[in-house]
Amino acid sequence: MVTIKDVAREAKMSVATVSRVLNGSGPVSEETRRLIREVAGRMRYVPHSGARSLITSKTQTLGVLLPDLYGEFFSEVIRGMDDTAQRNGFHLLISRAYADRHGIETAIRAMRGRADGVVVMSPDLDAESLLNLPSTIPVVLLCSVSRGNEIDSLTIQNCRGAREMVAHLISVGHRRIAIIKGSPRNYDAAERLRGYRMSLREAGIMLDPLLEREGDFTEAAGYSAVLKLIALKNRPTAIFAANDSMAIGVLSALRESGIAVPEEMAVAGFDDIPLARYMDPPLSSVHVPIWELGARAVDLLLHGITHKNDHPRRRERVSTKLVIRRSTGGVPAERPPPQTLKRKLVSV
Amino acid sequence: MVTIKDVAREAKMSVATVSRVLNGSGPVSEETRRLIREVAGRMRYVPHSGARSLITSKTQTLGVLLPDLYGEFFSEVIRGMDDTAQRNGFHLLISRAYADRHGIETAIRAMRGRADGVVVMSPDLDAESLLNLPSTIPVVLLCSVSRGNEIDSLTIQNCRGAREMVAHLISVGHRRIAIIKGSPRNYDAAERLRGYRMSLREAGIMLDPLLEREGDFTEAAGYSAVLKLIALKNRPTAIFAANDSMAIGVLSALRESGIAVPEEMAVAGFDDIPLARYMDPPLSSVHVPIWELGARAVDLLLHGITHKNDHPRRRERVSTKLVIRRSTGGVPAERPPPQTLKRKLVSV
DNA sequence: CCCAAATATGTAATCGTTTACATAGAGGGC
DNA sequence: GCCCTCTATGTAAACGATTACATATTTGGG
Repeated sequence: MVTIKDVAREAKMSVATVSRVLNGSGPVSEETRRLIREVAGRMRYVPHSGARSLITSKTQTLGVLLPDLYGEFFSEVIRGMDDTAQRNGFHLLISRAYADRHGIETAIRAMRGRADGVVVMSPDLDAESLLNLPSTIPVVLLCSVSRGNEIDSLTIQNCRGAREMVAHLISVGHRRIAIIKGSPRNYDAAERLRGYRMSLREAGIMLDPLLEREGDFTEAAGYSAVLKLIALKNRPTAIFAANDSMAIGVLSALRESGIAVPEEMAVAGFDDIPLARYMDPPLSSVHVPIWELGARAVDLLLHGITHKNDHPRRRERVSTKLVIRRSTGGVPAERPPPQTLKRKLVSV
Repeated sequence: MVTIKDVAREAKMSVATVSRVLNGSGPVSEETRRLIREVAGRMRYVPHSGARSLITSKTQTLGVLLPDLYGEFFSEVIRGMDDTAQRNGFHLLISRAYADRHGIETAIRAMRGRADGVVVMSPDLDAESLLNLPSTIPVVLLCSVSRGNEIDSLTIQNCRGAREMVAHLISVGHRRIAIIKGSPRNYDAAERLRGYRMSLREAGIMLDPLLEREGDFTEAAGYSAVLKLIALKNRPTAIFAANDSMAIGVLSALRESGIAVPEEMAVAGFDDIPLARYMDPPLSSVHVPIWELGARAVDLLLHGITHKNDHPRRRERVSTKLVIRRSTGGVPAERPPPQTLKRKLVSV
């Protein structure tokens, strides 16, 4: 591999001058500048970023710690991060990790000397244990918050989104509305449940524990929860699944049970994943701007980095939006306008 | 930040000994070992990977260059890579890049000193221009091949998969089978087209240029191609879309045109993305093991790295599998068994 | 009891950069 | 002609680790 020394020798200049030319720092005569450029180009010299970052103590890299995410969510959040990172001259070091305290600590330690900051997404962690991360580099918490104000965080407007969706169900006449919850240890799930309850209370509807079913964000959970719900003597007329995957399971179970959606049972989800519009009937959901989630997390992180982690901590939220389709009734048959679907779902 | 020197000073030992303890290299007395461990732990010392990789010239990091991929494909291929990389103690440095020669070169240059090897996925590039990548570090080409034997590559068994799908259509009685192609500059698309033609020829069916429509892997392309196809005086009875996204567009267009699938028109796709089974009717497709694609690409790269890039180059393919659902007819109503759908599509 | 081998530790070079400081020559004001 | 200020360049010290080599101590065989 050709190093800066080789270039210097070949150009009969000192490494300092070569470095200055390559970084555009310090005064260099136009003549030498041209010479060195020419030599470096001819020798195909490429600076060694590792060496550079050792001396500058800047890696121009952001660490990203993710739990085991699937599908659209994963790719879209990374897309948002990468777009923002690249625009600021940063790279992304991605690592999936167990979402427990030890896994995260290990992963963050491994980032030392590799990244200038880390985005940690760990919805399954209770806030407490994240409090004193073993880190002197900036950290942004994604989809979870720390108890104190110690760490920047970015979350989804879960509570408000859920509240609006349930309010919508109430507005089209439902009174018995079931929810399929996510894991109680999951921050997003907990907040969505809170929004559901809040909305019912606001409408003066009594909470019924029988209508709150356990779930874990999988299609299977949605499926089996439905079987329990329709066995109730006093059936709900609407089901709010805490995410779209479970809602898909719900639709599947209802179809098999011969229960018409939305006529006999309204169904709503959360996330508005791309599949939602293709379901039969198209699924009403709470839209989450995933790209924005990633982009803003990186913005937050970059802010922490430029301020050397010595800045007032922020807590931000990305806002959600209600997307009403046929599964909740009250809306004429909507069909997706294909001309606008410009995305390659799988490009290959 | 506490360095190895700080630890050495605190433990009243030399940095060499500290290093030896931390790396388990060289002989160290049990007593010193314990002491140093204790001190390092107490001081919360974390080795600086940047410095380490400078001297060892190993970054334990793999670069990944991806085009602008969406959805399941992106996340699944990264999942496969990360699983394999982590199992071998490597990290993943991910970068999306323009898939043209310049973009790739720049990106690979930026990897110098950051990664020990690079996986380059660039289906849109013609092989030629990839030939002499400016790289001394190992490179694996994903979903494209170089002309010579210069670079390791891993591709999808596109041709065979397409051939089998078309053969299936023929076997259930179709003779007029249309294809919606991908971009001609796309390697996968070209190979799928080749498989389609091969299959028809094998069955003694004349190729009809009118039945080969342009497409670009988007839903919109599938949609508009259908409009042309059904306007033909001699309509096809089956449509093979070169990927699932276009097949979804096809289904959408047929539904609007009141053409029954599969009775009046059979439809098949390629990739078998998760949506496929949820379509109405469920979409027959050619399954591509995306996780495996990522995993094996990394295996290939690691092989190149351990052999210091001085190894016979390989060309490998991941094999596809026919997945017949209702959209091609000839199969009883299949419903997805929800109990086995264990995945969180969107976990949040 | 001596010497070789094994064990434990230290010293210092090295990886490929950046950059503070030093140096040297040129130009200009007085 | 002197001194100061620029400009252009070079020297060498970092950055934080690993490791070859040197050194000192212990062990054990004869």
